[in-house]
Amino acid sequence: MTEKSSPTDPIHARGGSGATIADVAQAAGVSVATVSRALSGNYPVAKATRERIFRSVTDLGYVANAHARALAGATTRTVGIIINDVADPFFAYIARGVERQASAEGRMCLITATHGDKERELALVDLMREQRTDAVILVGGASDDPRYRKQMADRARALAAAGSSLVLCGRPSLGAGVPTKMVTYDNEGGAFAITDYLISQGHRRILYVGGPRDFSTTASRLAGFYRALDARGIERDPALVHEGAFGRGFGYSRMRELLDQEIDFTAVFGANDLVAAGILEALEERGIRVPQDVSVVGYDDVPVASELRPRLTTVRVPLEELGREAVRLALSQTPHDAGASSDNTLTVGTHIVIRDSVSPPNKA
Amino acid sequence: MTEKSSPTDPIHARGGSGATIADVAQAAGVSVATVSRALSGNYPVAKATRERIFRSVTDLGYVANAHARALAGATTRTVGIIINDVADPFFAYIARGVERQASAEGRMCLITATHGDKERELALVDLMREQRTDAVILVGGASDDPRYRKQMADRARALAAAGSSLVLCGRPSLGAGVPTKMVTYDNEGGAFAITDYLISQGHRRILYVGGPRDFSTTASRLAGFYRALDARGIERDPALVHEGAFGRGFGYSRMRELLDQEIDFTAVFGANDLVAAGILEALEERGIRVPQDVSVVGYDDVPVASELRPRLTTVRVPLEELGREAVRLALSQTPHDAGASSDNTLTVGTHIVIRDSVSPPNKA
DNA sequence: CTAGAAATAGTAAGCGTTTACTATGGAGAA
DNA sequence: TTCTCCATAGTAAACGCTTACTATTTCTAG
Repeated sequence: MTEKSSPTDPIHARGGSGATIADVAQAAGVSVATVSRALSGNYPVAKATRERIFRSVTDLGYVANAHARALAGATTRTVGIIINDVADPFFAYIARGVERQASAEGRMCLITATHGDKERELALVDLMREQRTDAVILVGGASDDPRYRKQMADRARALAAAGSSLVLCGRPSLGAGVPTKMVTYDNEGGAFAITDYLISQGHRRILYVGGPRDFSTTASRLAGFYRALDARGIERDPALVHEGAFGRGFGYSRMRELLDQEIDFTAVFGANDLVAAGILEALEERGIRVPQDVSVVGYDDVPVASELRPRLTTVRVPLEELGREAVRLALSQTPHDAGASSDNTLTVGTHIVIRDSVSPPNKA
Repeated sequence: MTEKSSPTDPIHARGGSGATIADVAQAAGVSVATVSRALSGNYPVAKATRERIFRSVTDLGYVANAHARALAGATTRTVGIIINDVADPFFAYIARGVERQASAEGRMCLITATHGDKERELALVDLMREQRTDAVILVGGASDDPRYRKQMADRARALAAAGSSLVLCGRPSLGAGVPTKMVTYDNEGGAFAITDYLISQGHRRILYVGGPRDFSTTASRLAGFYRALDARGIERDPALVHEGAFGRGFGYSRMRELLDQEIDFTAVFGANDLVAAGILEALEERGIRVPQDVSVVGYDDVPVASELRPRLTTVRVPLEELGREAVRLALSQTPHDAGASSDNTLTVGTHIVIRDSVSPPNKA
């Protein structure tokens, strides 16, 4: 098999599977060590030599083998992020923050999705561990199954032992003594604030709809909701809280069911904006006006919230910022949180944004 | 099971940076080769031995080093995808398809974003090449700058030479002879169909707004738009087409400007749904009713289209399917498209979905 | 001039796997 | 009993880079 394609042919000069550093070295008439140095630029190489090397590099279309490089000890320059679903705006915005900050710090970003499967989440952490990522960022609410927590804690330790770190983004701690970093947002506070706003408008019977049961995010939002109720001396009515899921479809179907049951309420708190969108649709379908007949609020302030009509009053969570902070923290040199409350946990604030979906209840 | 770190403590038994296969071999009293075989399961290993090995693996919390594995010749089992922006639903849905199909085929998925920067796009392809991904999927419209095309073609060849492949998703060919695979959707046809629909409703003066100039996607959509006009014998009026960008913000601001100019039109074709959303807002702001006063259509049918009020009539593009097909094609054994028109290019159909944003023009 | 310090290159030892070869111990065949 | 052939297990050579050492020039100062 003759090496036909002209020797100066840009990229496919070498037949095989891409040029290696040895090919470059040979072409430039130097040793591989020199090529390696010229490329990483952390060691003096004569100008003429360097130029010869770079010419060979472009001639051959050489790119370093990242695996060989990683193996040889250099860092992988990659951070991993594990989210529920790439197409869910809540996660997508966090992912965007992570991706941007990572690339600002010269890292690649390995994004994977669990589709809500806990086992898969554990497996993905291992996968990231195999990839030796500089950090793995775990996003979104977590289950509170103890077996699961224990397994995740094991992985956090393994990661820490390998010099990487596990950063929990918007999810609860794995317990004291587990080496993790955390960046969260004030879920409970936001839920409190928006519930309180509803109450201040005169609402007393507020429906809470959505969010998986036994899920940390749901728990915090509900906690804030209850705290606001308690603070104003309004009785908690179990008949008014309806957990389930975070999707738009859930909001729509559950709201329809609730409407059929003729429950007495004047406002609905959607566990997130998507659920609220579904709720709005169910209401619209029945000819119930928002906010005149019923007020509705959501959570997260994803872009769709301001696309809805009426525009949705909701709680703003600085998603992209959250992602950015996660990688900053991950890549910072601060040691892991091994003790009780170190400064390894960072909380970004939330605030309510008032739009058009709330008004005082109809004094029917 | 006591909670103290005994020597047999799961994961952090070894202090350093994670157990290696040699540690496992030692713990199990066998050679590394045997461990490797037991793990990959492609070579007979006595049952007792295998069990001993697996026990050591869990005891030590061992996970293989993916880099060493990749280096030693096994494939990387990773596909790379390059998109504009993780948070843009158009790309997010394609990414979801890619991610799902990849994981269905036992691959990881490396997602990166260009933020619309051509140079960065080129650099990202090289990055993927460094990672030796099994395939790289390049999504979204492309610039038609010849220098850029040449550079991308070089990379396509390099990838092909290395046994990987470049798959172009929703973007035009790099030219005959360049080894790529393609999966596209019928941009021109969808634009034709929806324009024709507008015309059939009686519209004659249709504004086209959005989409970067000199961009393949814009070109195809405009081509379909013009073809529909021509087919019905309606004169093309340059004053009616306004290229620019794909964002919601562009739709909003450009629509405002156009409204100030008091141009004569009865319908607006937004280059995509986001632009249409901006257009809708500008219209609403001026008290112009849709569809009574002006009809509006978009393109892509991202979820927000049905969240808008009125619900947006648009062109449905099977985004997730597109992503899935891209990885199927990428991983299939079919050779690259080296000739003219092979079956290496796959086109998924588009169709218009009629909702509430179009009606016959007001006979004012 | 000459010793010693730069500056510049080369040598070779890993990094953690996979896998082609080789070795060993029985089981069944002759 | 002796020889083959399996089933298993071990050895060691890549894979493509980085980097600690070592070697050779070339300056610079004394």
